[in-house]
Amino acid sequence: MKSSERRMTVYDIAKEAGVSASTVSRVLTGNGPVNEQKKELVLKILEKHEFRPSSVARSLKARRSRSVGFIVPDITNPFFSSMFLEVETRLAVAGYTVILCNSESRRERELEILQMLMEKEVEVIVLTGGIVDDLFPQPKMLRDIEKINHRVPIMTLSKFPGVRCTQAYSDEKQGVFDIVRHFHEEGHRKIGMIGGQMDVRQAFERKIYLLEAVNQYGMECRSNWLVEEGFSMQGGTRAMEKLLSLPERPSAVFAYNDVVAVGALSVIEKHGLKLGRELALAGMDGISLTESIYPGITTVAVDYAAFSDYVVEFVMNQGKGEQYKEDRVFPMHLICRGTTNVNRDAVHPVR
Amino acid sequence: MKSSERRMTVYDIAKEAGVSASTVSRVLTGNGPVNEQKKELVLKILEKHEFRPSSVARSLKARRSRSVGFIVPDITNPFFSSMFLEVETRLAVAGYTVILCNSESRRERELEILQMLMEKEVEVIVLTGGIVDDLFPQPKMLRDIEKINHRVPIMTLSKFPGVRCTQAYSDEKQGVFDIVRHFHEEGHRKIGMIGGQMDVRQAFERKIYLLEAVNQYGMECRSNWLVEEGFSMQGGTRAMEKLLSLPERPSAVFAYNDVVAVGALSVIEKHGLKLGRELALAGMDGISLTESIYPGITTVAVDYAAFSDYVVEFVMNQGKGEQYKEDRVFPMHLICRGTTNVNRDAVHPVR
DNA sequence: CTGAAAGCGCTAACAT
DNA sequence: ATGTTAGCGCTTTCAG
Repeated sequence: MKSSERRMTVYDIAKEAGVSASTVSRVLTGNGPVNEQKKELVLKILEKHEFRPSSVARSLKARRSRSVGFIVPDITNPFFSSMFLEVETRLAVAGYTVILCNSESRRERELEILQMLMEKEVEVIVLTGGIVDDLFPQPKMLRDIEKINHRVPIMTLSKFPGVRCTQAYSDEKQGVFDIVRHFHEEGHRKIGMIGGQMDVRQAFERKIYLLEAVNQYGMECRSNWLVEEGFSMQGGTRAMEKLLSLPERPSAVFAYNDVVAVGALSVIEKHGLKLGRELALAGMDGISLTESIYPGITTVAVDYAAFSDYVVEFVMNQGKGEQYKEDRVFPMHLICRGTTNVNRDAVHPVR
Repeated sequence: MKSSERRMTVYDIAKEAGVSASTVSRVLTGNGPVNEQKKELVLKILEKHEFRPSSVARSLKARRSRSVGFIVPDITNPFFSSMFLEVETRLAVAGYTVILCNSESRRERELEILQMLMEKEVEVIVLTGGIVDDLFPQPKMLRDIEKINHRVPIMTLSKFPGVRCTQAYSDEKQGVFDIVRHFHEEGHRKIGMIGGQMDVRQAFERKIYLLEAVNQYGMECRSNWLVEEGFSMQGGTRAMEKLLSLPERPSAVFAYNDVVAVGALSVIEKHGLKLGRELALAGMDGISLTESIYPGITTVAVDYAAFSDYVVEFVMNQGKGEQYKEDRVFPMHLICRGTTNVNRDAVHPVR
């Protein structure tokens, strides 16, 4: 059983229909007039052979590939997979195809991938993680990226200071303030934070915002209530263990992100603390895990739909050869669930 | 600021170096001899312009795209993202690029995507979910897929009876038996199962295997201890709620997959049941969530590495124009964690 | 060792 | 309305 028969070409079809290749092309694309009779005939033959024009050839001719590149550190991370799902789904509708690459946040990998995507002539590159979130990036790397951006438009899904490319991101300050306010309203006055790593911009910023908010609401946050331990679930677990081992501890904890919050939740459950009253917990991002785990995790959610609409808009505009789009900041949405409420079941109807 | 300068071609380089395009091509590919002097020169100019040959043009010429298509129902599902991560990482090393498409398991979408990927001339299509797992697939659809497989080799990551294409899957029977044996060894005699949906082959089969195993070990399983409710975490939650509301219930529960198990775990925690003794729980797939959540979830894991090695092997062989590869069955690996052990902390050191 | 020329599959002027 | 031709950017015979 052989793997693949020789690919048919428009010429094969043309010959069989007794017309020229251009005519076939015309019925294929719908550009230019074709006699009804011939059109029917060609269509029939096309159908018969289930002919599909090579989009490689088309891309070469048209000099647009109708594909975009998407770089994530690790697609296994729910934040990125959610983002990708939304973006890919929308782009597919628009006739685009998405090449997904995992960079592991390694700088050389990111650069290699960027090159590879350039070679593939993707029309847009969506870049997340790694260098983008680096608090102290190498200037050389930044310049490299700008150079690449000059050839194929790059869009980042977080703030990327120092680089002239289109950036879409959430209003994280607002998000953090929403959470802290919520903590305050629930009667908490001692706030801690877990997760993150200080050479990552978002982690740094979220911590700053937390401190600002805590200060503004006249709450307390001791320096040993800020426990980093990274971005993973395990990191959340470790951080929460440390926090709970303290002689005096906060009554509300902001987790760097939802993944960390899930890890932390385990520990709280394990220690048998009463969620919401004895210890409140909130995350950030709005991954679906937060609502499907018991008890729901309070979080401030990214507007995935808005983000991906913007990506699509960007891609489409690119096609039309337009200018760079403006950076865009999207509001975040507070979602209160079991981890910050006294009455767990009231807010998390299991069913 | 304009978006993109005109793409350079080998001709531009050639002109600047005072050589022919073929020479440039030769230094680019390393095929054919080139005078050292000229080579140096060309290289320098290539470097200067940071020239990258168009892989679209290359693909057209070479009639191979060095890209593969990967279809999943939903990349947000940890099983698929884990699979994708492994596969993509390995293929990238081999110089391949992966187009990822979410099908939502919708049949028309799947077909559209398949067509699209054919047009893109991907060298291999990895197909998961949807039609592949359909217990009662439409014969027409099967034939369509076979036809496509005739043009571009398709590889499925689960059993796909009735279709002649390369298939890689886990030995799920062995997996289920491992779990049931483990339950038995832990002293359980009443077994239930949650999750799944009977028109999905894997769900059907796992249930059958469970019943066989339960029978073989002389255990008990009542029909109302088999609660479906789908594949999601919420489904797991619902199913476990139902199970717990029964007057008499099993002491050990096999969840269709890890995601369902996570959902079920919430409910057990909520009801304050003692995991492992009062109620044991095990899942299937081996997604990383099972080890990062507290207490670790016992599961029987897919060998992601072996799967992806095989995919890579398949892709590479395809390139060499070889025959179809044989179907391959991979063993699953039982991993015992907190949800089936009396002493939770012993098996799940929180560190 | 190197260049000219052809061609991958398609589409878009340009002629007719 | 239709066919001829050229060319997208690259590689690869084939001569030289």
